[in-house]
Amino acid sequence: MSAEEMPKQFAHGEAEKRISQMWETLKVSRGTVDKTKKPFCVVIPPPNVTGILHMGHVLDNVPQDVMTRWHRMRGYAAVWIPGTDHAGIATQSVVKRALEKEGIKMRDLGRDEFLKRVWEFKEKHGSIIIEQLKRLGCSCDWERERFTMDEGLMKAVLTAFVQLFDKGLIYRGKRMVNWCTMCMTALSDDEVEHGTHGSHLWHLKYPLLDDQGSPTDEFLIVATTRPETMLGDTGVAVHPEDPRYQKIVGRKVLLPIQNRAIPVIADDFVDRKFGTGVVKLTPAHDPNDYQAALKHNLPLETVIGDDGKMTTAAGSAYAGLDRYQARKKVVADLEALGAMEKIEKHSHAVGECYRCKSILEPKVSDQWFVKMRPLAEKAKEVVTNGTLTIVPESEKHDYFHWMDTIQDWCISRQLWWGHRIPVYYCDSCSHITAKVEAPASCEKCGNAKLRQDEDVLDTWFSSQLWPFSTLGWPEKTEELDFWYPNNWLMSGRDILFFWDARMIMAGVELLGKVPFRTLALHGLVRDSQGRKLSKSLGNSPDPLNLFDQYGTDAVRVSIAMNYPMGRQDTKLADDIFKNGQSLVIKLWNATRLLLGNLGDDKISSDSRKLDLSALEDTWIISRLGEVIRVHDDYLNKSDIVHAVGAVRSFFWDDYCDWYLEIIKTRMWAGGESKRKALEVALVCQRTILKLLHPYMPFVTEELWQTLQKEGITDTAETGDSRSVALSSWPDAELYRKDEAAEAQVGLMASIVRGVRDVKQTLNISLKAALPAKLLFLVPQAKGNFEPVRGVAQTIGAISEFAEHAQPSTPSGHVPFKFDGGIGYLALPSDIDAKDIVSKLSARIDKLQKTLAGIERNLANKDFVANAPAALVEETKGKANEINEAISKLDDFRKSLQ
RNA sequence: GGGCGCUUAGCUCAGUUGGUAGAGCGUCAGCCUUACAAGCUGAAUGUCGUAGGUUCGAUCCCUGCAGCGCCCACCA
Repeated sequence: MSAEEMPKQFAHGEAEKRISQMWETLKVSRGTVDKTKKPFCVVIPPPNVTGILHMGHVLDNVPQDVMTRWHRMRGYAAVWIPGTDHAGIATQSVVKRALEKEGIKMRDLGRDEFLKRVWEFKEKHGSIIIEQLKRLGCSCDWERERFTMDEGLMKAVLTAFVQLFDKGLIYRGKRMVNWCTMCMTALSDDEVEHGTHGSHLWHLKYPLLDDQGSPTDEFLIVATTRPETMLGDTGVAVHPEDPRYQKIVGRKVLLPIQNRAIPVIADDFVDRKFGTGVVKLTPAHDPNDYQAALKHNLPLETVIGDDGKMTTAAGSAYAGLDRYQARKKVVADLEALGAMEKIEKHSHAVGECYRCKSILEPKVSDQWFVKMRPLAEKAKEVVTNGTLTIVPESEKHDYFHWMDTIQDWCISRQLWWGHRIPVYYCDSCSHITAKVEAPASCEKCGNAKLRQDEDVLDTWFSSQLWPFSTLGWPEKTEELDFWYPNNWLMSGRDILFFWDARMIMAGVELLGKVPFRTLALHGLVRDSQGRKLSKSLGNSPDPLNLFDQYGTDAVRVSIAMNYPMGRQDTKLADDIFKNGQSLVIKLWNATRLLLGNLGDDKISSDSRKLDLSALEDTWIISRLGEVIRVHDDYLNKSDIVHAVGAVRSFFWDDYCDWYLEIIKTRMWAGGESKRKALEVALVCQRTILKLLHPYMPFVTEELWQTLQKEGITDTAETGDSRSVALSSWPDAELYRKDEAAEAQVGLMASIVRGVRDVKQTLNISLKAALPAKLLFLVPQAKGNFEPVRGVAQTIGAISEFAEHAQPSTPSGHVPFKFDGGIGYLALPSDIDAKDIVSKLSARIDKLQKTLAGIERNLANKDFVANAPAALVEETKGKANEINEAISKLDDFRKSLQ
């Protein structure tokens, strides 16, 4: 092939589509149970079924695809299971809003009709995110796509509920829960976000009543952040040992506006130092007050309704008002009554809904709970004993803390979209049954009229089953047997508690085994100013636009190279994608160079039997083996940044900058030397494509196909060569490490850099071939030089090398330093070198600074006495070399003046 | 309020048995060298947040402090 035949650029737009289709035809990402292979299974964090691709998905899924492709190539029976989440609250409110735009109210439609509409919506939008994940190049097994509300998963969810119920781990209870007045449902504690709000502390005056129940001149002053709740006060509390108030415990105060007598009680939950030391008690609307009311038998007065509007119990003047309007009115009314002592500025944390961000209302209601303590103990144990590894390890701390302070999990939601709780009430005998299949009649009294619980389960209740429900649980499938536990799970640290921790609890409890061996957590991406990416800020780039602009490979590899692993978050600098883009281009062009020089040759190599008589071949093969080892070590630790970085720097620095440059003369010369060079180069090229394939699947596939068409093969390969995705992962053992070659090429590079530096400094063309002399200060350097003499001449454009054993600088030569000696480059006769004196001086100054540090160390008797002998020797050698370089440069400078 | 993490070049960040600091981007200079100017070849730039301690030697280990951030938390 000639260079002209290969396109100058990778046309990513067209190629990505074509390659995706090819993968589909070849069933590249199909995972099959194969007991002759080791299993590898990853499940996708299921995106919301109504979602569209955003950077968070890219961040989650790039490493998973890397891991899956890597294992697949390494010969594992790998599967990555995709799917979507019904996302109860989010989806229900999206559909609800869409209907409202049409003037339809959800409650008017009724449950069944509404659910029909949601399913329609799901059918219409559910495939969008899946198609987008395909564009990202995710090699999921699309034939195994699941949905948290499909038939099988529905059964898994109900089975899990019934099993936990039967074990006594699920119970129903009247509790104070977090209520979202917008979403109109209860939420779990984890679904509460705490936001600090600037507000006020209102000090209210409650007149003390005398024995006859008549107001006295005395007041109790209570401080509150929620004055509107005073309408529902049923008591006032002080600390039992507070000398200010001990006398009045047991008396009553008059609740203003409502004109109700309420008791003063004593309880040590009161903080004497906060406010006035008197707390108003609104048991229906505050968790503390609720507890106090239970203890002291105070009644509950519900003044705020489920919709956030005041109830009739709040009084006719307030009923129907929004809670914040009511707050203003209560404050105004209290001021009018003279019952407002003062108003202070005060900021405090307020619970907000993690979905709609509205301020939550505590509400007492009957809800279903999972008893978490026993589950948490087991979940801690599997991490403690190493059955499950958390990466980075620092996250373990948060995990244990969450497990230690865990409260029971409220799993019932007052929604329609979701898994309806499989609990049936018998109205005639009050018996409660939990069954996967709806029972025909009450198992206790035989009554056929059973009533199913109205609520649905928290979305996360179904998500927690994902690692095994997607494999067929509760059925005993061969998939479950083979691929459970999953190997690896990648998720954002923001869902550690929502999802990851609960999967661990569910897996351990229901299957007796951890859901995955390794849990890898990543930080979040932020914009260049450090702000969270969000639609409302408009700072969240649309990945699809990025794919169009840079190519999907460029985006993927840029993300991989900048991955926020083990960090809290990462700033998405505006230009990181150019980084990946240039890697794609470079990779393309390196292949183009080789193919352009191929001519009509059909190069077939065998990695087991390469002719490595040329030093540069030995060297690049040594480096190749090393980079495979290094890459795999990093990826085994889930360190994607260093893994891909190692390959990048091998490819760019070693392979392109040195190796390909060195073999150009051989390629141009033709003959046997050319063929051998191409054999080695193409082995490297194919291996690089493989190494980069998990990160840049499309361009590597395109180049792989191009090489295949040219008949370029490697008989050492064991995989399916129809696709790089199916090819065998390179075996580092085939590429022998050669320390000598690495030292020799290292010396060569050091000499060439020295020569180039001199030429640049003196404005001599880099191509100008000049003679040079070398003074070796270290014996090994002399030995290492001979094998690379020829290459150094070519690459450094040196007409000839001579050894220089004299201590003085030969006239008409410029000295330069290399590792292990001093070189002298002959100057062209026409050079006017006077203007480089200042540059030389700067260089000398710098060397002198370094030398000073080293010599200070050597002058220190303690250093010489205590430091390892080898280090001392090394330091002395270094000092000697630098000293020598300085004196030569200084001689030369003097000769110019 | 409790816990945890971060602070290294202009920017984003690497840097583990402690040995005198690196990458990418950006900047500057020179190159259209028959793969790539989205490239090549060089160069400049750091009291490694601050004050102490341990050590022959500290970006690294220990302590205090400051700034930033995250998680958890019912102080009305």
